Amino acid sequence: MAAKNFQPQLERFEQMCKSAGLKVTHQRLEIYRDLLAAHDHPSAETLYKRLEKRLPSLSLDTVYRTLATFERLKLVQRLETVESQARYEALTCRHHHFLCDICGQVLDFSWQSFDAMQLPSALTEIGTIDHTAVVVHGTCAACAQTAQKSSQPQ
Amino acid sequence: MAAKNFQPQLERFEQMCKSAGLKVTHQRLEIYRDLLAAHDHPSAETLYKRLEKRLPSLSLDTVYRTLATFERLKLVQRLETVESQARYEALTCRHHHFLCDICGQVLDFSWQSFDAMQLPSALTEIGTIDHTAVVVHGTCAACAQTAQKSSQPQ
DNA sequence: GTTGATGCAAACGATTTGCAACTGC
DNA sequence: GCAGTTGCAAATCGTTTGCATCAAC
Repeated sequence: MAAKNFQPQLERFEQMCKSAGLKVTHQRLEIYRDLLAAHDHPSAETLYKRLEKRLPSLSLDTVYRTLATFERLKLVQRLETVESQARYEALTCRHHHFLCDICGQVLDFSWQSFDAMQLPSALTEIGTIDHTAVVVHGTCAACAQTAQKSSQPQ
Repeated sequence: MAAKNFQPQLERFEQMCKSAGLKVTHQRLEIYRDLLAAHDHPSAETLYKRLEKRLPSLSLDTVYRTLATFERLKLVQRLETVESQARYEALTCRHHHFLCDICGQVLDFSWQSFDAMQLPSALTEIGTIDHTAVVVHGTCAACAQTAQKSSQPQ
């Protein structure tokens, strides 16, 4: 895949940083750019490994700190998984997550009829709602195929 | 609340342990009993603190190991949150989770019309589905009230 | 120039592990 | 009695923090 041009998103990013009183540093820009291009919901460590080629002086803690800052600004979202490593994605359009219980991969899917649904009335008694996510667990097509092969030799 | 009698669940638990070739130890029984009675989705540490009164010799690692074992047997479920501490619940009837972003509390709610819904067709291409959960983020009633009070003095 | 951001190293908290002693079956 | 389980301590892993240096504004 060729390097996409994320000019409009990056300009919006700079605006948001400035209006939040944050400096637009090289590191922040590159981390955000990488997250925009990534489709695999990387962890801090994964992002760090990718970026250190481009930014040799980058440190892992900067990645952690930057992701925490972005989360506070609602520029990125930390995913709900049961893994010990946190995973992130740039906030784009509404979608939900499929988690493969075998390989740990996270895949996005959209579900308009869910998004249009009304939340149960019991929820309004519980509290005020900020956002709602669907998480589907299962086995991704690739892992299912591998499992089938190994259980049926020849 | 008086100590409920979880006899039927505990008998089923013993059956499941035995059929899985696991010994029904005092520790396992007590951890499972506590989780049946708990409605606050405790972490390993929380369970440990509660149990050490009844089981003074219990160690925290046994709690961790036991929860991992129970998860493998699908007796308990680890919740999807973005917290660093994992939280658990005994698997009972179908429900979903409301997470308070202020106090971290997890509350259960049921949503029959969601449970009856058909999953989007795009998902069948992604993989085979094991289970589906809805996670709602927001502010619980108690925290909302506190926030309102402190922002409107007197 | 000032203020906030970074890199480093050290600290931290949650969880896991190796191993010897123990206990259900 | 044996295999699986526990408790202890030490190790590990992801993440956070204190502090001096550095870079954006």
